[in-house]
Amino acid sequence: MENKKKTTIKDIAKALNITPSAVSKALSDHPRISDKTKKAVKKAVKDLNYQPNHLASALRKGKSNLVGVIVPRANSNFFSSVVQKIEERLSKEGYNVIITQSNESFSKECKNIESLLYTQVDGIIASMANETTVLDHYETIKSKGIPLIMFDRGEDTLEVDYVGIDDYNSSFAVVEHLKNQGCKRIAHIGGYSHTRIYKNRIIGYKDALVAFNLPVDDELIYESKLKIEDGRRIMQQLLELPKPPDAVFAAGDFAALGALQVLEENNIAVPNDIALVGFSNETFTSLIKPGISTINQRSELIGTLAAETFLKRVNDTNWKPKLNKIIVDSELIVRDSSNKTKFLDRS
Amino acid sequence: MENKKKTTIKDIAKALNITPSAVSKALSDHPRISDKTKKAVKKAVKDLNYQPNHLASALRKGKSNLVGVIVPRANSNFFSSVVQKIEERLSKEGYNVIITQSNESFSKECKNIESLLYTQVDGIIASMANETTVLDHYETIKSKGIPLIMFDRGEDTLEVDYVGIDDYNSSFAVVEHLKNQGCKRIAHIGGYSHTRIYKNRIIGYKDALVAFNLPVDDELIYESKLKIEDGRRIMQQLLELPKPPDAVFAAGDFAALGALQVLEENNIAVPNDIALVGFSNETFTSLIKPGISTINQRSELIGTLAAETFLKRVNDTNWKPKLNKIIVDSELIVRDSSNKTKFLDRS
DNA sequence: TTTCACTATTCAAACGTTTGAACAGTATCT
DNA sequence: AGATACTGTTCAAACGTTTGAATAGTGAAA
Repeated sequence: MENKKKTTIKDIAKALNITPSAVSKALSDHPRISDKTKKAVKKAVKDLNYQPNHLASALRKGKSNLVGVIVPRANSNFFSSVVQKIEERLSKEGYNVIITQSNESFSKECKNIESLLYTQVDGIIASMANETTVLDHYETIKSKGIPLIMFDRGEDTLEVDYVGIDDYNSSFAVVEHLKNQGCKRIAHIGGYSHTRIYKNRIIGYKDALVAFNLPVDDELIYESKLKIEDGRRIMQQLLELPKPPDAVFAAGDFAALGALQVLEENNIAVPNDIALVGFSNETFTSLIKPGISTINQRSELIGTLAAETFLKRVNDTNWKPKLNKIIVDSELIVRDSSNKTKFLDRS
Repeated sequence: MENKKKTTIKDIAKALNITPSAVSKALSDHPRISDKTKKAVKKAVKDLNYQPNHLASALRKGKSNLVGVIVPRANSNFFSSVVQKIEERLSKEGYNVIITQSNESFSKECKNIESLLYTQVDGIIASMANETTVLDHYETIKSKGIPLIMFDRGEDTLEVDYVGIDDYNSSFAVVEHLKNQGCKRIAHIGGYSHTRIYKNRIIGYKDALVAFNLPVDDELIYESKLKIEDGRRIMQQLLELPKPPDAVFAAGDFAALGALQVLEENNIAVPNDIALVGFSNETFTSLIKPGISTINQRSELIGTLAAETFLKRVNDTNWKPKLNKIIVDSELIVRDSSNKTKFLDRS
């Protein structure tokens, strides 16, 4: 019933009494093929329900037109929006995008890379899992001469293209904002400093404190996985200090949310007693009350730029991977969790 | 420098002075190949940095071991968790998963299917875009004899495997819960009724009203895209009624959130004046105050079952697509937005 | 009429792997 | 010694497409 055997270019050739190569050339609009033949082929394609076989053409051409994307998780405003833009841009150029998730796991990330290479992708656009410290699997990609573009979470030592915001400056801007709100003791819930971006956020935070003559106090600085529970736990510890902070800057929105929950449970006024800022502009930060101030990482722009960087690399035949950082400006979004002035006005 | 030409099975053969077929058989652990040869091949694979070419093997074997997944959007608790489980299950069986997003757009969905077919996937697991009413592109999949599994959003007329919850019963349960909370005038913010699941939610709602002797009032029933703005707009309209409802059941959490915002802005007590229930258990429903009661759609289970259904189909050589609905039980999660008893107890 | 240029097509090999059949060599049984 | 069975390997074709070179056919220029 359903045509068990799939129609191939040969079937079309047979039907039209021409050779497979003529069909192939007609399909790719070769100038030497007559319009008559092209029309006939187009018709036969419809009639016979022909579906080109990507496997065969990719094998022959040595180019799969597939691009692999690795994200730590798709379930995030930032990553899903980056991915969407990558796909939007690349599909315009005839590429298909394979999205894989590492779920923040190192071994999953390795497996993803392995299967993407096996699938013969023409390039890989990736953001590292939190767990990842060893970079051998990324080196493998490079060693095969396949373009590798990192975004958001990448390491300089990889020496490849990178697209992201300036974490140092973003962090600095947050502290500056909190200082302007009159905060004097600013705590930091950071990510693990083995990751470049979190390290930079910590340094930006510290440098800003120094720049604004605020105390750098190690008991106000924590490293964590930045999950809700981490935010809760650390906030509790901060509240137990003899001198608690008057502001908390978390390097991730979920940690900020955990902190907010603890603050509310302890009836501490936000932002007036303790102001709060997160990082990443997750959807929920604008949905809850009070809204959480945060950093917009410009996911759309990052996605588009990552895609365009890949296109540049793949089209440059004699290109060698080297460190090339594209830094886009981030944006501080001030919401109620750190907007003291608004609340002062009202009272 | 970087081995420009990729190592193939032939290179290994040459290095070991055996034939390519011996190498191929050694790699696939063929019983007729001696252990000595197998060991030598394994060593050469490492030494020469050999990477199997999926394109070639898939072409020859007529099986790509690729499965396409189409979701309306990855940026959602439900879909990303379904996808994660599908991947988890299928990767155990040696399949790679290609995730694509339709962004709720009909034309994007068509393009996704086209490129998945072109990539020669062995099967497609999909959830329909909101916009989709015509099903020709899905019929194309069937006509090629490729297993198609729908989940959550599917239509019976497609006559394929389907995995999802019972929307009718879920909806019924919500109304029953609201009745038990003492609500008498229950409004419904529904999705578009051309979609099976939303239609069923509407019918379940109406039938429950009848079953519990509550009025079915058309001015309390709306259809929409279920976005935040829709929830806001409709809630405003409901409040302007001469007799506003004492409960609102939205067929989506984002619409419920919009409604909640309007209620708070109008200082209407939730749940006591108006109780509120959503649908889907989006992350934020548990993060905001008050938490929004909602339906847990059992995303993990649905993902696993969809994957397993695919495996069953792909391994059954003479299988013909037919309607086969796998319905899993949903779970009503009662949070503060509809838990009157809790608030009565306290007062 | 030969030569040249052009057009439309065919030829044949290639991409890298898999696989059943064929084959040679050795061991086992009668 | 001959038949039989088993082991380990090679042979050759195939999967569906692409592509440069070759070829045939037409018309025009010399």
